[in-house]
Amino acid sequence: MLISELAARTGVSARALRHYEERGVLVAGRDPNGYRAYSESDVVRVLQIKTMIDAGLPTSTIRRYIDCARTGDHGVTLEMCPALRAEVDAIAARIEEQRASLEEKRERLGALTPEG
Amino acid sequence: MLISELAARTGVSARALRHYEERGVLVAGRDPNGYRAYSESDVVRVLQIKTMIDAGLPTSTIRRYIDCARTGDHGVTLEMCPALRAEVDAIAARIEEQRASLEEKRERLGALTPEG
DNA sequence: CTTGACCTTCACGCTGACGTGAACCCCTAC
DNA sequence: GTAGGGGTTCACGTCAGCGTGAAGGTCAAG
Repeated sequence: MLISELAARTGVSARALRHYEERGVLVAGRDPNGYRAYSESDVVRVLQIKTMIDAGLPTSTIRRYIDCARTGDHGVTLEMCPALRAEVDAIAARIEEQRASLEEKRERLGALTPEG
Repeated sequence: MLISELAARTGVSARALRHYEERGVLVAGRDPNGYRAYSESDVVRVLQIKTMIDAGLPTSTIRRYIDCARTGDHGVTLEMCPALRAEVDAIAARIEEQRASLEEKRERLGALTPEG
């Protein structure tokens, strides 16, 4: 299928799909005319990628561990190996940092505004 | 005083001080040789700016409302006018959005990692 | 033949506060 | 004179995932 169909079926924009390819997380075949050619399995793959993106995983990490992704009845999950576990933990830690930073901003903003 | 001294006394880098000037939030005098010349009051002003930056206020907002800043026993506060109130509320809303987004990422990341 | 809806590859824009050289001037001290 | 430690102004790099034209090729339909 063409890129616009894959986009429609996954809810991911065509631009995003090309971006995934740029980052090496989604390899596409090519038709003789140069158009990107996708298969049914790519639909699943894109949904896996999207799930990982939404979970805060950077494309650099997704590229290396996309094969750990499994799509089951409970949605997308990752088969953890030590290396992936370490990356995920680091990402979780960063998210926690950002959350703390935002929390501080909220407090500072509140302290800055009398009777806010 | 010169820029490095102001930097040392405020904990704000010289680069950041020049950045503040670029953004129009900190006006500096000039010595005959072209060096930026700061006064004692600039120390207070920089600390006010830093407090506002740390609270999430963008330099564009700080530039317009820096004169609302007051430094007292309870730290830096802002004298609120309707316009500033609106901006601060908008910033608070954005912080809340980001917080919600992070919260969702945390959940999705947890759902992605079995027995995480 | 000509729309017109697809597709392609660049490549800048965005959100923000700086970091980091590059290339060069000022002034003091040895 | 010559280091050497300031200072100055550009101006691109950073972090991320796309949005948004721009310029142009492909192909089925009228």
